[in-house]
Amino acid sequence: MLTVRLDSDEPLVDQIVRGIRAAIATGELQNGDELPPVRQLAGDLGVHLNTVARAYRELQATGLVHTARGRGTRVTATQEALPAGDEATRQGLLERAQALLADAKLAGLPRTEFDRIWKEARQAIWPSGRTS
Amino acid sequence: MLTVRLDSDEPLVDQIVRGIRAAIATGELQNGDELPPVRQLAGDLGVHLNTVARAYRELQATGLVHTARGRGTRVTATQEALPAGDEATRQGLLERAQALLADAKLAGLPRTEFDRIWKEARQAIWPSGRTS
DNA sequence: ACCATAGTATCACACAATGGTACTTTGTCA
DNA sequence: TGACAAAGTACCATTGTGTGATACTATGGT
Repeated sequence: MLTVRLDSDEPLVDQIVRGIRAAIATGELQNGDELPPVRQLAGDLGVHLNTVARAYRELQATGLVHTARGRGTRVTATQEALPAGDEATRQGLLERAQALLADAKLAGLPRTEFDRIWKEARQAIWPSGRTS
Repeated sequence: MLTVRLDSDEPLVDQIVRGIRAAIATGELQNGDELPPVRQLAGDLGVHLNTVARAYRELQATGLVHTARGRGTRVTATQEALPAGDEATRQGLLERAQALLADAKLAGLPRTEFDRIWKEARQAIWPSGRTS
């Protein structure tokens, strides 16, 4: 379902959260779908069950999933009841976009090369767009 | 020149590095330009001089600037001698792109709204593109 | 009732991020 | 040529974060 890189500088919890968020955004995980139990996912990923539990709690705090003791964790909201992106959100996204582009450029990646990557990512999340 | 947010979850050093990388990528900082002394920039940003010094060292480690005791720090390479983006780099960029898009979508931001942000960011880094 | 299943709570440890303070190198000017 | 200012460096202390170990509690089936 998803993978984590132990040697990454990104914390394991964040990697898991990011993966699940992406899965929800792409529709791979639908409203009502059940997430694997913390122990199972932890075993699959090779991390401690606490790490997965923390990721689940973080997702719950943002309202993306609902979790209950003894009954598991499942996706609650996908597109509904989303907070309309406020100014802080937009500012953060802009900065991340700039950082992403700056890193691509400074990594020596040609524009066209990066556009291909961008298009692929965008297609996964917002399948409609053509130009990206 | 640049700003940092003390309440951000992104480390101060990383914010500074990111800001300077972006400035180089946009051409705002050119080859040979001198960066402000660590004490001055630290004062301007409201952080400790060590924090700026670490950012400078990190930039030097990637070859973007050259720094020497008693003589200051200046930009050494902008587009030249860049490591041609390898597969790991591309994979990392793809994941970050997906995460960015996923967050935008889950934040409730409409496609068109995000596209505007994206276009703005891209224009700053790679001024040529129109469609982004 | 009992037991398996699923999430939770508490503690411990390691490491990263930041700041305090003192130091070394370089250049300039009297 | 000695002193001083300017600029980066080193080392240490403190605090917070990420991860794991272990034990606990809630739920539901049989």
